[in-house]
Amino acid sequence: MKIDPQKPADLSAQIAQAIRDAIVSGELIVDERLPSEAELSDQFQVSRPTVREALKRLAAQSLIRTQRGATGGAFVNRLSFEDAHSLQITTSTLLLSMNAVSFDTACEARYALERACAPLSAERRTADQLATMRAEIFRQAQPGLTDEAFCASDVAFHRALVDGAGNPVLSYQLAGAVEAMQPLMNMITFTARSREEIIALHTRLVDAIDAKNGSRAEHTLAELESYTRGLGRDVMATRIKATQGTGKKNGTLKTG
Amino acid sequence: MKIDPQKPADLSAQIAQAIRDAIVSGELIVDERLPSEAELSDQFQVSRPTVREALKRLAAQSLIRTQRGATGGAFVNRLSFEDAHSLQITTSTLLLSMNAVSFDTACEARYALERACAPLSAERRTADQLATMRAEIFRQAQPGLTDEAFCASDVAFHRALVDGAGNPVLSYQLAGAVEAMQPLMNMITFTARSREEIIALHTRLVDAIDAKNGSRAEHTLAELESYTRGLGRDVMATRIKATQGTGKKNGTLKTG
DNA sequence: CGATTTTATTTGTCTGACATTTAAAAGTCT
DNA sequence: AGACTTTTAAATGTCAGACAAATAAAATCG
Repeated sequence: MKIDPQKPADLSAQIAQAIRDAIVSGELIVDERLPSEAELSDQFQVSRPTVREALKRLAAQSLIRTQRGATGGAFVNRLSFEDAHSLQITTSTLLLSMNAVSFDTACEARYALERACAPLSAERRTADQLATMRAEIFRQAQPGLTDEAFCASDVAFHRALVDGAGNPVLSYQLAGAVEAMQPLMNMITFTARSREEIIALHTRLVDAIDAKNGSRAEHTLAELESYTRGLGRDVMATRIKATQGTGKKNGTLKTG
Repeated sequence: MKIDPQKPADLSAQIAQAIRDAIVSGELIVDERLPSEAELSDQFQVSRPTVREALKRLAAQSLIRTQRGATGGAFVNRLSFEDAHSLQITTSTLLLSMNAVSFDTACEARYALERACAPLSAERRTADQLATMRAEIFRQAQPGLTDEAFCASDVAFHRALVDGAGNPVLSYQLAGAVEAMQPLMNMITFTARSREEIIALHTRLVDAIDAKNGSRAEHTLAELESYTRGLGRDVMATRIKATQGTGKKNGTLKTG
């Protein structure tokens, strides 16, 4: 674990990278304790604040955890699916909100991924997951639900669908993509009519999953995608009409 | 932007979260300059090193960038697909290496995701992407290629396939999943026979994509998945036999 | 007016110190 | 001897003040 002393700037970044590499390469294993900050300062020939900045960088990625006290220190953290999941959500959410990604593009990606796990979900879903899906459909049918609450329930529904595949790697990837879409979905106004339609499609979807009919589930998802993208287009058209001549921006909902 | 002064520990984490929230909520927009470290120290009533630790946490997630000099400071960074992609790769790689994820599970997830974008890729792939795929197949056929080089080419091949979908969100998600699998793939010894088989499947795959035949591409991917998972099982069986009674570990390649 | 120098601002780094937490070691009492 | 209490040492968390380096704007000079 060495750093280049010739490049004076960004020492903390270099140190963080050196430690990161040591973790990735297996030189440092899970739950192993790193040298104390004082020892690291000596090793890298930098001051303790610099070492601390490096450690905070790693902590931000859940690569290490710190513990105070006599036997404390920084330990290599076992990256859990939960940690990875929440990291991915913040990343994906920001990516979508800061890069003129059209609703259409994000939607296409989301449903493409989701269709991928529909057959697996149809095959393996548990009774519990089916119950969750039906419960969310019931919630979506409640009158007086805000658009945000409707979308949140939508996310929970799809989350259960994804988890049904029984593949944690898939769940981690997909749940991130689905949840990151929520802010974009929240910008859509769901009329009573469109909610009815979505609920009907959700019902057909869970019925297909229940019946272990993967291809029907996939097909229903395709319909749901098409309908959702249509809604997005309508909302966009309305916004463009409403803002014509006013010079107002469309928020983060981009055309294209 | 406030922090809770009652919780004395982890001030830097609290400050980082406060700034992160301000960015996510849109209170701070892209390329906007944050207050200087001195000003932030005043605002949050903490010392400058504490503020700096918070900023480094955000820098680790590519949420801000810093610039020295008179007009320097910390700026809200536009998270690029590239940044997000590299963040996801480190996360996914560590997740797979540190959590007894079986080769089989990871493989299933990868091919499920990849199948999702095969139809889109068949429809939209550019001539350039087709050329890249064929070039990688050619490389894979070279004799004397190490397993690592073979796998790297495999990744490049699938990367081109994914990019063919012409959906940057999908590319970002998929490329992360595919690249994160590489360390696991590297543990497989590819015999001349298995390379031949994989190359044949790759060729059929690119032919299908070339012919804009999405369902055939999807089907070929399913065959590739089945073959790859079979290889993984064989390698595992061999390892178990080889290590029986010796007490040796199987590396990160887990059964089940 | 153009080129150069100065200056002010800001991040990057260092030193040294103190506070807080925590577990182990030492001590004390029964 | 054993259980409880106190002390101590080690580690992170935080602070204050300082200097170095980079950088662009302002001031100066030819």
